[in-house]
Amino acid sequence: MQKLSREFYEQSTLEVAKELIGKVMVFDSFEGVITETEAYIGKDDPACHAARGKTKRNEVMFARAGTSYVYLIYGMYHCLNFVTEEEGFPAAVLIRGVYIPQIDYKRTNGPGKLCKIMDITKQQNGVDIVESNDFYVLDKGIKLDYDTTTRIGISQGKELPWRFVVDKQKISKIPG
DNA sequence: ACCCCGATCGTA
DNA sequence: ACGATCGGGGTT
Repeated sequence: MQKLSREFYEQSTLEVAKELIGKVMVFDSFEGVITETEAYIGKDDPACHAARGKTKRNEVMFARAGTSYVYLIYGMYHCLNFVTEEEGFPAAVLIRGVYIPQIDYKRTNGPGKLCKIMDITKQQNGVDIVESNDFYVLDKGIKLDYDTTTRIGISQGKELPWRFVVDKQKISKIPG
């Protein structure tokens, strides 16, 4: 059982997004197995928040890999990302689902839902999850098969197969 | 100052 | 299929 290193997050965003599937996200007293991710990669990705440059909201996307990026969407929900690749290159992986054994999966199978359950808010924006002792990701050796699809809820960049999701059927068989 | 839109979710 | 709800980003 090992906390993911800086080098893990510095890999290509697609690699990080795929490898995060089955990793265990820890925040406060919660531990959730990551079941769904999406990659948002640089200024050439029209769906990336940083596609039109740095703003106050997205500035943490330009920070070093292993930094959390939390933003408010639709005025109601928070979404959690982990920044990837080299510092100054705006890219991140959106966490879209986690499996928490004690909690009905229906309550953690969406990016807004999992933040609500785990009480992740903009307070957690810009946290270094490599250095933090209460917000980090562990490798517990869980291997899960996943499907690759296009991303959800975006209006541009719809064709890119940058979403990775564990089959619904297999969720209940996750150890833990 | 104003306007438009959004990496969502629950209900219908 | 649709509305809730409000911060942020672009424009005047």
